[in-house]
Amino acid sequence: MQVTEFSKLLNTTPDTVRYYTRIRLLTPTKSPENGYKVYGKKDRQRLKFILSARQLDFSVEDIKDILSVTDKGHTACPIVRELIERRIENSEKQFEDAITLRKRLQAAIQDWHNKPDKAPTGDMICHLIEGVYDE
Amino acid sequence: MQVTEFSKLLNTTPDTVRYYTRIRLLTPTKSPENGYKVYGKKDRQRLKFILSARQLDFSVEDIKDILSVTDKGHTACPIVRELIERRIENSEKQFEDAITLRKRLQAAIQDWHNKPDKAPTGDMICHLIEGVYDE
DNA sequence: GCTTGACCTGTGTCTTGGGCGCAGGTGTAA
DNA sequence: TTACACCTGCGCCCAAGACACAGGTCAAGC
Repeated sequence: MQVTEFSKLLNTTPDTVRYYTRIRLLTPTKSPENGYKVYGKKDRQRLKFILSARQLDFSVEDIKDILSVTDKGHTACPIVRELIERRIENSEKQFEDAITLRKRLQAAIQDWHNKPDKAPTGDMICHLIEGVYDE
Repeated sequence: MQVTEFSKLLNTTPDTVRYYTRIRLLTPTKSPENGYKVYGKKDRQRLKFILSARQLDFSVEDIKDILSVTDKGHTACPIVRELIERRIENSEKQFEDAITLRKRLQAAIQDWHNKPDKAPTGDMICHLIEGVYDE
């Protein structure tokens, strides 16, 4: 199976597959007649794993680590568990960041309703924005 | 004032200031005696604006657009308002993404409590992760 | 005057996770 | 045969800085 068909199989893009291949997460064979990469069943399994992990927001680097452990026949679950815990903290932070951003935007909108447009003065480039930053 | 002192003034890093300088958002003068960049009051004002806008998650490219308008003496508020509206939609999406991620992680954790570690089989690289992806 | 070491500078390269463009190969219909 | 669509690998590009590096500067100590 070549790259495009293979990528569609798991609902992703050829570029993504090529990227994972480039960094050796996938190891297709080379067709001897045209040099095209040929993906097989093992690659399919790996790709599915990679895409799952990406959905949990694991970095590609982390995924590389996991796969290098399982490739040696060991279970990766201990390191996965640790990664998940870190992911959770991190996601909590992202979550709060999202909330903070939303608040800031809403505050900006409020301001916007209270103030008219103004040409920039020496002191203020745009009063809608300036003042958000805490120095 | 040179770059490090200047960056501390607004509680950011020299690298950040250098970056903004490189892309010409800041336009320091050059000290004739040592070639060092010299930042003044105008730069300070601009930097404050840039950092404020970044906190609202505006892209540097957007900020560039805004500043190029105000540099011509016009008010940028109309375009800022439009940007803010787009930002709001986008932030709503980020927000939902954060929630989705959190759910997925929690589901993974649940699974983890139910299942023991297992060495990878031909079918499963790590049962904690696989199965997250919807094909 | 000389040297040492800490700190500062600009410039160039690296990062993440692919996206995109290119030149050339392949396949099929007319 | 030609035309055209589609496919391939490869290499460069993005954002927003972080980091490494070679060289400059400045005060302290001899």
